[in-house]
Amino acid sequence: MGRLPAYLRAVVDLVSLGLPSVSSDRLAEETGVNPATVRRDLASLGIAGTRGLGYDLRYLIHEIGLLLGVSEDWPVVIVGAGNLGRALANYQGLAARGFPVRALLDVDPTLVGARFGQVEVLHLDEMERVVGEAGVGVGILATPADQAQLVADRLVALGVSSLLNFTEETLVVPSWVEVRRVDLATELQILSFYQRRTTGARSGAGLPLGHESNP
Amino acid sequence: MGRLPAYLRAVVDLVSLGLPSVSSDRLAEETGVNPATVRRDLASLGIAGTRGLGYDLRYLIHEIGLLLGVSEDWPVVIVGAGNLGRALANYQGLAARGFPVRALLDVDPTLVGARFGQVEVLHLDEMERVVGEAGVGVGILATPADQAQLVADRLVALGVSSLLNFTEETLVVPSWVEVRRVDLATELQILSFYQRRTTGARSGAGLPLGHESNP
DNA sequence: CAGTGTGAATTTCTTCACAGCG
DNA sequence: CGCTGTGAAGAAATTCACACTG
Repeated sequence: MGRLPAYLRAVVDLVSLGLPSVSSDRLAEETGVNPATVRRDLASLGIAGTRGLGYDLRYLIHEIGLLLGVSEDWPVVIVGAGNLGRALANYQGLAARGFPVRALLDVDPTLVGARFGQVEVLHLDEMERVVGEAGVGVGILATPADQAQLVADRLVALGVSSLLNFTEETLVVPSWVEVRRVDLATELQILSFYQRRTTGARSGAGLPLGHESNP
Repeated sequence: MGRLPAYLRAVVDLVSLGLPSVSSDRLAEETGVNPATVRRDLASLGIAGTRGLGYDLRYLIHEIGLLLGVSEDWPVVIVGAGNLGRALANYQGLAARGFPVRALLDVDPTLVGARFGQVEVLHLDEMERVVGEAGVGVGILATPADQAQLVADRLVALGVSSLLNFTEETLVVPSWVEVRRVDLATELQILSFYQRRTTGARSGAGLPLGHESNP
């Protein structure tokens, strides 16, 4: 569920403020969600609060962290050591949040052997070995679009069950594989579409625009 | 609406296949959406099809493109010329999709003056000038987290009304400003959460997991 | 007759509002 | 008495199913 990471972030912030617990109201305010929604979310996750007090922050972190798999490591490989791949490899937040980068892979011989962040660039041919040895379950695709499907197929064949796709390619994968696409241009399009709505786009009433924040 | 970019992508693909028109069924299949939803979306956008035939692809592209503002340019600035900022500046898909990068800004004197892609790194102090001159309406934040709010404030003061936030900071902005956050770790958390669901997480029935594809 | 457009049914999500607990 | 937990109401989104049309 998309709100969980937001809850976790907020809760981590709050605990670092020295607070021992948090009310649904506060957590709601912190995340921009309705308080009732917060309570229902937590309740339905099996997380109980204390009436009159709120939710214990350490317990919240523990539980949500558990749900999000933060407690264990999910080793990842990044395929494609172009600018994007290198940026991702350098991103410290990854390992910090439980996603250690086990390899940065590319086919370009001028890149193989170079280091970015903590990671050395390996040749793509090493993928099979690295994925197997490191127990990688997540693949990050930062290749040229026309290579993405190919790489995805190889990763899937190795049992990698989560793919984060930074390319423009739409991936075809078995149903047990989770794919999320991160596309800068799509994000920007959505932004500009929202923006445009404030001006005179013929609306038509019925398309769920998924906008509007707190009324 | 979040499905529009998907429609646009699919439609562009289909037209490049030489097809003249597309049925809601096909478009649905292509985007993983329900056919009725496709029809309702398009109808509510004022896009009409032809009974027995489908939707004219060129017309679809034109209309959806219009809605997404593809026809006009939305100049952007990228703040932060670290690895991520440089990767984004290098990303050709941006300009190609109507988001020309007008500036890459940083405070680091060793970076100012360097070129990445088509863009030269300017000092952050030039922001006011560039944004004004280029009519920038979108800011991309690729700064260290602790700088993000500061930069966001300055951008907002300049009238920038869309922000794409790659930092871990939660931005506080006036209501007329649209913010979207892109956070790698969050994406990965969501992925791993989905993955985990297949194993034995106590579910509790009620948390909208937003998963399940075509039934 | 293939395929749209849309009422109506259904499902899903959110929010209200309040009983009841610590 | 502050705040949870949740039934019930409401809103929104999705999907069905079918009349209708090019």
